[in-house]
Amino acid sequence: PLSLSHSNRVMLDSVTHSTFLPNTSFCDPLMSWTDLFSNEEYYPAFEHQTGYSFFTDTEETKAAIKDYADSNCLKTSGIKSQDCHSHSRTSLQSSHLWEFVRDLLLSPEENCGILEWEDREQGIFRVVKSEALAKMWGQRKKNDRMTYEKLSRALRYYYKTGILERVDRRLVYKFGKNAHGWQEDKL
DNA sequence: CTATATTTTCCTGATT
DNA sequence: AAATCAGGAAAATATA
Repeated sequence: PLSLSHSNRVMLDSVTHSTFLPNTSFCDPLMSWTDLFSNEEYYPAFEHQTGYSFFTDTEETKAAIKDYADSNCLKTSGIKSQDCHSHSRTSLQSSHLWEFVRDLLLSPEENCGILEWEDREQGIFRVVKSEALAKMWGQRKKNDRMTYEKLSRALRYYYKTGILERVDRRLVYKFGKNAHGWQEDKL
């Protein structure tokens, strides 16, 4: 799975000289956390390090690490701090963008704080990490050029079809009449 | 191959 | 200033 754009990977590689697997994703939407941890092949090499102290301490480096960590649902405090459970696994195989967003919203372990309910009853949600969302969507579509700008254009088209309704707050969307499968009781 | 739906890409301009 | 929002236009992709 591709988890970084080319430019980001170049930036990271130029800065780390580390031995972690370049193509490893820690929050692969197609793979659960249990899979990740039970499979040594996907167990990241730098996980065994005590943090990121082997990186140099420039602002650029920090930004690169943050970007990488965000896109992979990691915190600099360590992967183990993530409270990721293996239950209610969803594969996030949804073919359409709105279904992908919906399923991400419905699966906390893959979500990792990228999306957040604003009003569960009304189906209002907020995009917390726009870049990470775009990367995940790009990963799903095997398109490393995906950006939030382009993703949001696609979301805006949903206003016409009633899949989404407009909410006049930045990064906030609402499921419309033609969106299904997001309601709590209807699960 | 045709047609349609769903993005993706790009763009200009407005808003926060 | 940098992100985000609004849509138009057109290319790309997938599927029936």
